[in-house]
Amino acid sequence: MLELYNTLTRQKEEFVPGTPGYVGIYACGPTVYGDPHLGHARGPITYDVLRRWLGYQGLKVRFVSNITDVGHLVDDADEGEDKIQRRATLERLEPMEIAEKYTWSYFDELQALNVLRPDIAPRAAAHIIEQQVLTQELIAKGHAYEAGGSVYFSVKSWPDYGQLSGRDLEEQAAGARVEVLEEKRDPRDFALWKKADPQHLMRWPSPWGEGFPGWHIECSAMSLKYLGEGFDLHAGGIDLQFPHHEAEIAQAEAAGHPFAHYWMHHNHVLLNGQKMAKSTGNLILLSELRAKNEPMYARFYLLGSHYRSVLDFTNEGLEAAKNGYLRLINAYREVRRRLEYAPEGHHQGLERAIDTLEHDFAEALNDDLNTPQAIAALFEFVTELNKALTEKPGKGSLARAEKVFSELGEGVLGLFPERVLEKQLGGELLDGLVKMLLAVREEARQNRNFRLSDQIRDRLIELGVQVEDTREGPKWKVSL
RNA sequence: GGCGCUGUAGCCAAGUGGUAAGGCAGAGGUCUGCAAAACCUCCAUCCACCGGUUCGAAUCCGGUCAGCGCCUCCA
Repeated sequence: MLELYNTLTRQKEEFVPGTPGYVGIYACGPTVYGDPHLGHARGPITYDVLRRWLGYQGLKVRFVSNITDVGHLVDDADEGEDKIQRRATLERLEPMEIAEKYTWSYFDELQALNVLRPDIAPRAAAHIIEQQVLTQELIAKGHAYEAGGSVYFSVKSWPDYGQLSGRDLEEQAAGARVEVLEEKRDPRDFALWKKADPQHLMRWPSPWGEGFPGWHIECSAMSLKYLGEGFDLHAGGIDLQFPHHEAEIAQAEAAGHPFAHYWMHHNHVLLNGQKMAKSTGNLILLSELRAKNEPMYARFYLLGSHYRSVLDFTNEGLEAAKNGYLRLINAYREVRRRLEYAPEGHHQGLERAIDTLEHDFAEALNDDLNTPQAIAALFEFVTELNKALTEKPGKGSLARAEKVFSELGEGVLGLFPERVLEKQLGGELLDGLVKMLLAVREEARQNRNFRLSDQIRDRLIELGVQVEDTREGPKWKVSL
C-alpha cells in the first residue's frame, strides 16, 4: 500500500486512485527557453520512479507533463517581456524555433538519464482554445473580469485561494512587492489572458482582442483535458506551490471542475548551498554533466536522497555515487555472465536475500517513495549476492537474482538501462580485439614475463578497458 | 516583515518514542606474480546547543544558534 505525502493535507496518505486500476498524473514541465540543468532533472526522475512503481504493481498510468512555450513573462505575472521571445530576439530566431530547440534538448537530456517519455507532453501554445474556454467559464461564473483587453482572475471571489500553500492572503496583500497594475481590481488578482503589446510576437485572436494566455491557466486547462475532472495526482517543484499551483486549483475549481486529489512537491537541488537557477547562473547544465560522466551516476546520485529533501550537489558526492553505482552494476553484470554457464539448482542463502530485498524494497518505496532506503536494500542484497557467488549458485536462484535487477533495479528505479550494460560489453569488434590481446598477455604471464603482461594491462586501462584476472581466466569490461 | 524546511560519523544519507540502516572515503586481513573485483574485520556510548515531558527521545514540547527555501519568474 503506497503512502504519499500530500501537500494539500500536509501528511502522508494512502494513495487511492479514483478509478481502481488507473492512475492519472500531471507533472509541471519546464518553460523551454534555455538549456536544462541538474535541478530540472529531479522532478522528472522522481515522478519517473513513481510511475514505474505504480506500473510495476499493475496499475495503468497515464503520465502527462507539459511544455510551457508561451505566457511566461520575464519579471512577474503581469508585465514584461515573454521569456521565450527575449531568447528568440537574442538568438535571432522565431519564438517557436526557440521552444522547439529547447524542448528537444530537454527530452534528450532526460532520455540520457533513463527517464521515460510522458504519455502526453502537451504544449501550451497548442491549447490556446482550451485556455480561452476556461477563461470564459470563469468570467461567466463571476470569478474573472476583463480589463483593458486582459482578463484577470478575481482572488477575492474564491475563498479557498491560499489553501495549498497555507497562506493568509489578507496579509500577503499588504506585503506585496510587485508593482500593481492599475487595471487590476485587487493586487492579488492574476492574469488569465493578457493583451499583446504591438511588439509582442506570440499572439492569438480572442474574444478580448489579440493577446496570449497567462502562465497558470495552461496547466489547469491541459490537465483537465487529458486527465479529466478530479484526477489523481498533480506534481511539481516546491517553488511552484505558490503561486502557480494555488492559481491552478482556483482556476479549475472556480470554473466548476474538481481538481487534483493529491499534490506532490519535490525539493530543490542546491549548488554551493544555493538554489540552482537560470536567473543567477548558479547551475550545472545536464549537457556539461553528460560530457564528463556517465549520466546514470547523476540519476543514482539524485535517487540517493529523498525527493522532499534539499540536495546539495558536490563533485565528491557525484564521485561517491559513481563508486556505489559501479558496485551495483558490477554485481548485475556478474549475475548475467554466470547465468550462461551455471548448473541447475538453487542456493538457499541467495533465495533468502532475494526475499528480503523484495520485501524491504517495496516497504521503502511505499513509504512516500523512499528511494534512499530502497537503494540501501539493494546494497544489502548485493553483499549477500556476492557472498553467494563464491559458492557457485545454481541457475534457478541466479535467474531470480537477474529478475530482481531487471525488474526492481531497472524497471522501477531505472538504474540499469541496456544502453549502459552494452556499453560495458563494448561490442563484437572490441571483444575480439581485447580477447586477442589478453591471449598474448596470458602467454606472457605463463612465461612469467610480467613486464609485458603489465604493460598490456596498463595500456588497456589507459584506453578505458579494465582487466581482471580470475580463476576462470581474464575478464574485461569498458569502464563507464 | 510573513510562512515553511533543515541541522545525524571525514563526506553523502535513512531512521520520527525503545536504545543509531546503507553508501563513499579510510585502516587491517583473505585472494592475486602484482593489481583489479569480491569477501571478512574495524570505523557515531551518540544524533547543532540548552531546558522540559517520559520508565525510556536523534525521534514529542519550549527556547537558542546556524543554514536554506517560498512570499516576484523559477524544477
